[in-house]
Amino acid sequence: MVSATAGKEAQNLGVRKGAWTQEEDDLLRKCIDKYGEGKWTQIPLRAGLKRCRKSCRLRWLNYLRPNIKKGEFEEDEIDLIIRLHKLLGNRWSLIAGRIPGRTANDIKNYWNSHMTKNLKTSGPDQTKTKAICTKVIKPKPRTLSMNSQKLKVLVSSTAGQTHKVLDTPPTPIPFPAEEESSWWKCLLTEEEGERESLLPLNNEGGEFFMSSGFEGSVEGTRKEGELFVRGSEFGNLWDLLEAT
DNA sequence: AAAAGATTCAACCGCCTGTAT
DNA sequence: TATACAGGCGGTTGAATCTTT
Repeated sequence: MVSATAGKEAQNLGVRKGAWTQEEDDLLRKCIDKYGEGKWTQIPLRAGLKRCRKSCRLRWLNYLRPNIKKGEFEEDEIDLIIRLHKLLGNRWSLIAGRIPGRTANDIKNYWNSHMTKNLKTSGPDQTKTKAICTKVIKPKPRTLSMNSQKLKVLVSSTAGQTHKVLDTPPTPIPFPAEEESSWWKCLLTEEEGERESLLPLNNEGGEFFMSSGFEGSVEGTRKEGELFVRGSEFGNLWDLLEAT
């Protein structure tokens, strides 16, 4: 399977690279205001930009999109990043999805410049200990439609335990907003009683994560195309968080 | 004041996966 | 079923900026 890479795209005649100008930003913003996000291949043409689709997408997501928060990370944001990183590893987009206004790139940059430095300065012994204690759940989050064959394979491959094969559309299970917020409150406060609540997975893109080594069970959907896993059946996820 | 080193962060790259044909 | 295309992701790079000597 051959995919068109940004590099190959950039080889196209007249495709610009490097820093964006104010004029380009304006063109991109106007275009997305008019046509909406998505259809990134059409965006450069519609906007009159000599940029590849990926460059446009990245510029929008990381810089031009409204409600993007700039400046210093606040203490609670840093705390959340640390916790989520322990939980998810370098799944920056998943982490960013839970920190309003912050982009995956921002968080990744912050982590690479601040947190890795802290790990180094904390001394070899501590990092060694951490490496042993921290058991990062590193699933492969992917956006899967309910029709995806892969989804069936993934779920059935771990069957024999508590998993179900979703041959038929699962019954939607209501997922009240307050449950989600309490889950996040729980993540910050680590209140014992809250941990049996539902564990939401990326509430924006209908994305869920799961891997073959992931001991959760698919219970249903929040709405069509959105799956989640019950926190209580998440293995010892919370124990992992606490252990660090 | 200037050079060297360190840090930050926007942007690029290559890869993976889903979807359409 | 095979192929091409599109969307998305994490890792990496390099220029700009800041700090130290």
